[in-house]
Amino acid sequence: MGSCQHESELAGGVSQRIDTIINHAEQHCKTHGVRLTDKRKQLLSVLIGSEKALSAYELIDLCKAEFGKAIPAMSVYRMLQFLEDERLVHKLNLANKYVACAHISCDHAHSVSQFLICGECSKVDEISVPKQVFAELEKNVEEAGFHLITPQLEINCICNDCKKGNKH
Amino acid sequence: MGSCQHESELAGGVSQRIDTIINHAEQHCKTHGVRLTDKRKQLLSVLIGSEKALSAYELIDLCKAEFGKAIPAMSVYRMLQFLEDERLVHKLNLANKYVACAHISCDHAHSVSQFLICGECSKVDEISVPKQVFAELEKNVEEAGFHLITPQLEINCICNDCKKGNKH
DNA sequence: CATGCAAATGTTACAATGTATCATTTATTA
DNA sequence: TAATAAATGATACATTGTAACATTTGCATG
Ligand SMILES: [Zn+2]
Ligand SMILES: [Zn+2]
Ligand SMILES: [Zn+2]
Ligand SMILES: [Zn+2]
Repeated sequence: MGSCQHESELAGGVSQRIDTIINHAEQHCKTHGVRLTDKRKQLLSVLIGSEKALSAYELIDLCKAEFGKAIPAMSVYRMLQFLEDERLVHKLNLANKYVACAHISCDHAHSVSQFLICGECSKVDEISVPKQVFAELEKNVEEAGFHLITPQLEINCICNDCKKGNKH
Repeated sequence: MGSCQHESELAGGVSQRIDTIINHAEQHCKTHGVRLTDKRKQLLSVLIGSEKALSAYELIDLCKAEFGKAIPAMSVYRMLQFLEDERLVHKLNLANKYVACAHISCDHAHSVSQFLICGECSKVDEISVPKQVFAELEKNVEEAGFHLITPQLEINCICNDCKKGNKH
């Protein structure tokens, strides 16, 4: 770790931090020959700016609040699919919510991720699963006659703040 | 392992196997001072008899087919909640589906479960997570400032049959 | 620049999943 | 048996997600 965006809150404030990540995302898309359109960029920036995982309809509300115009649900789901395919966003199936990848600006490879999802406030942390832990899990999966599809662990948690009874 | 219901297909056929498990479930409920009503028993037996995880509405359809009368969705969700609380049934959040616990008839304690869910055919296997693997995961969760709620891992897989292209 | 194509987005109508609320039935207990 | 609590039913609705078709936008080519 060390260069992950969620750990570096340097001078410049939140909006500049978002811009930096968006720049990385644009570079990523250029490299992959796909287009990060304005709408897709709006969605992504809202997700990057959010501490919590957001549902598709929460995203719609936030986009409307921030950019003035409501994006139809159908379009939002399509854009989320695009961002997921590009690995800029992760869908959390446990919660039916979406988060920006925590490693958009990192240069290190994207290893197997484990998502810790607070059931109270939807705060999410994306951490890496140690290689040998994951290898052990995978071995058991194969022995049971299954094969992994999306190597991604999601776990229902409660965060420290919510455990202490803090309101948000 | 060794005495788990899903590994022992002795003489007597499927329906007797289901009866045996239901008997264990009734004993469990008696011990815990709760009631395994007829409706709850119907739901549970349909789940036990199913190879696949079932959605609430699939359960409604199967109950109607088998017992003649449709159970309202509201009631089904309440009964599923009851069965979940009694640990007779597990909800798979990844798939929004339900499975009977694979260990209702086992005498050994119910350890941390990992559910392998085939995305094609919804076949599910409930296997145990090795203690030390789970301990490692939990350590990382705590270090990230979260606490586990429901120690249950769910992973999107594809089963051998579906991988080979078999239809069901 | 005009034109034509493909990608992206919008619109409408719906399907699927889940719940809040209040009414009714069933079981337990006094 | 009457009172009480637990379980189930009925209705209406909220949330999440998608299919099908229309429209707009970006881009290449003549
Ligand atoms: Zn990521
Ligand atoms: Zn929290
Ligand atoms: Zn179980
Ligand atoms: Zn399968």
